[in-house]
Amino acid sequence: MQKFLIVVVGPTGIGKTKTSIEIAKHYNTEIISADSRQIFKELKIGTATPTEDELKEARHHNIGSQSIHDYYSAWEFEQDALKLTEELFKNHDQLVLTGGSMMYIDAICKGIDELPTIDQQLRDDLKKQHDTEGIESIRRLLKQLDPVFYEQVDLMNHKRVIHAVEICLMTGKPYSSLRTNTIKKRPFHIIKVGLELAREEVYNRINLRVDQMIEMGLLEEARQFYPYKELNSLNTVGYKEIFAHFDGEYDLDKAIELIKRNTRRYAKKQLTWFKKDTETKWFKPTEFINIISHIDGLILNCNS
RNA sequence: GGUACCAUAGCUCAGUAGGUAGAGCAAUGGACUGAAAAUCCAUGUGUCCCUGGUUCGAUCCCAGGUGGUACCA
Repeated sequence: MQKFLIVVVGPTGIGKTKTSIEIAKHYNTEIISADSRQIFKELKIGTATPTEDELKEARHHNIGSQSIHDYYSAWEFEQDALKLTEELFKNHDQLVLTGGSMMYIDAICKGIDELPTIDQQLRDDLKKQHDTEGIESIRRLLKQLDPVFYEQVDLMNHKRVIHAVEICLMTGKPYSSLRTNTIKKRPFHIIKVGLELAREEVYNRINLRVDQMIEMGLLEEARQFYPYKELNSLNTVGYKEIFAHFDGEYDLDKAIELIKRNTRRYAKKQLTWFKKDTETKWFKPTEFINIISHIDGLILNCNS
């Protein structure tokens, strides 16, 4: 029997949770979340984690499975999620993968290259060098260590430049020589479904949802984690703006406005990324019947 | 009802000694291989309220209208 991973993508707030639960129920299967923030058990309100009721409707994986204090990245996600599919495909022919984290989706569908995890000391050292001596000194290092990648990289993007240097120093090889540019073969078919609405409608839903988060107690939730605001897991829309508000940078209204704006920008960025993938078939979140018939059509096609 | 001031980008406003205009914010387009809700790049979108007049030419000057604000009744 052929196996199918049904991937549900779309901008934040469009209703991926609801739709993926419906799909999971229809195929009597389970859901793997590809969300780089819902994966942290502490972050609930600000990440719009599925509710208790929703979690009961269909079994979810990778939600709340990590702590904000853990190191976690797309690489860990690829490993974890692949293991999960292996396990779950024993009892299911279809699985649902859903989430808004673009790179996490790609990590499963296409795979990312095997590279060492960066030593924390090295990371700290390079960051310090960047902060004190400037990006130019890191660029010079990269030019020396990996002239090929130096030509390709966005030199304005310090994270990319630093990371490339990190890899070179960790492996003793040029980063570019480790980039295989290949798509990993997976033991299952991938069906991609995108959810979309008119831009204005997406934005309205986001604005509304942010107000709801505030009502639900986002401030109190954020206050709990304020001491850890430097953690990468908390460099997250909805929290960082409130931390800045706690720091006295601006009032609460301004913070809420910024959360809305930054969430809108995030949604726009997701659309840019997801729209590039021509394999994705797009639907409105309400077109459940069409979504199922599209998926069924592809499954039938593969099985015959 | 009268007087004064205002009307320019989605918003707040600047400006043109008359030659069809520009800032901030918002917005839009894009990049992306272990921080990805991260990080980075690019872009001005316009009946200059309406109708006449003066002028080679009006968003700008003049008249009237409309709408807004303030003050006086």
